[in-house]
Amino acid sequence: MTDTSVRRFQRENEETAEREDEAADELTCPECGGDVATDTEHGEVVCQDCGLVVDEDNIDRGPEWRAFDASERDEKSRVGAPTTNMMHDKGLSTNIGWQDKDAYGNSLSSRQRQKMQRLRTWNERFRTRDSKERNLKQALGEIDRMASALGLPDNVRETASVIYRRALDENLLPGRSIEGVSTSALYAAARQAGTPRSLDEITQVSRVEKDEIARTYRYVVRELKLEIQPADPESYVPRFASDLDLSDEAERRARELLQSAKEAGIHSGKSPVGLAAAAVYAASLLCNEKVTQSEVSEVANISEVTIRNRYHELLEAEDGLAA
DNA sequence: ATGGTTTTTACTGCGTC
DNA sequence: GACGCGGTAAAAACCAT
Repeated sequence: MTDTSVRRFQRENEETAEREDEAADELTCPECGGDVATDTEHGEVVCQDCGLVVDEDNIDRGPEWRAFDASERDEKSRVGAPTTNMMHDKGLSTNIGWQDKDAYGNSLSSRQRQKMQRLRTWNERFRTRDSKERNLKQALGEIDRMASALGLPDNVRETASVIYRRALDENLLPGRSIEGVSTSALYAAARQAGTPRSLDEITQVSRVEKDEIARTYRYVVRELKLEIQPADPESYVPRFASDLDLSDEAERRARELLQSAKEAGIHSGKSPVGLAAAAVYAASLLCNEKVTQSEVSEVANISEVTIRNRYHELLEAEDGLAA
C-alpha cells in the first residue's frame, strides 16, 4: 500500500515532466515553421501563421473553479492527499516509505536499514489492528442500534456481529461502507434466525439506501457463502397478527393456509411477505375477526392488490387439497 | 442490456352501511 | 356519499441471464 502509492506518485511526476518536454518541442509549426499558440478555450494548439491545428483535445489541468480571495481559495482547493473513508483514519496515519533513504536521499547504513524494516513492520501491525478494531466498534454499534429499532433479539445481533467480523477478516470492506455492510449483516442474520425483516423495514432504520443494502447483501452472501433460504412466510405471521390484534386461533389458521399453499406449490416465486399478509387476511375472515385489506397492507407494507391476488390463490389451494 | 415475472399504481364498478 | 372490495391495464421493480 505504502510502496505502491509512493511509486505511483513518482510515476505521475515523471509523466507530467515528459509532457512539459513535449510542449517545449512543439513551439514551432511542423508545416510552415511558424510560431504556435495555445487556445485554451478550445483546447487546441494552433499555428499562428498557417492556422494548422497542431494539437487538439488538450486537457485543461487548471482548477474548474474560481476564487476571489485567499480564504475562498483555501476553501475550494482540493489539493493534498485524498482522504478516504475506506480507512478508519481517512488515510491520515503514518506511513513509512519503502526506500531506504534518509530525508536527504542518502542511502542508509545496513544497520539503520534493519531498524527501519522493523519500524515498518510494527507500524503496519498497529495501524491495521487499530483500524480493524475501530471499524468493528463502529459497525457493532450500528448493528446494535438498528437491531433495537427493529426489535430484534440478541441472538440476531450476535449472528450479525459474526457475519460482520467474517466480512472484515475476508477483506470485503474496501469499496463498501461500514453502514452498508453492517446493515447487510443484520439483514442476513435476521433471515437466518427465522425472524426476518423485509428489506423495506431494514431500510427504514439504516443510514444507507435500499439499493446499496441489496447490492452489498448479495455480495456479502456470495463471498461468505452464507446459505440463506428464501424467507418463510410463516415467520411473518405472528408479527402481523399481533399488530392487528388477532386471536391465536386466527394466527394458527393463517399458518395452516400457508402450509397447504406450500403443499400445493403455489408459493414459489411470490414474495413471502405478500403471502403472509394474504394468509393473515384470509384467516381473519375465516375466524370472523375481520380486518380490512388496507389494514393488513398497512402493517405488512404490501399493496392491497397483492393481498387480493394471493388470498384467492390460498383459498383455492386449500379447497383443491381438501377435494 | 434484456426479457419474463411479480408487484404496484391508478382507476372503475358494485354493494353496503 | 364513504367505505370495503374485486378486477383490470399499464407502469415499475425485480431477477436471472
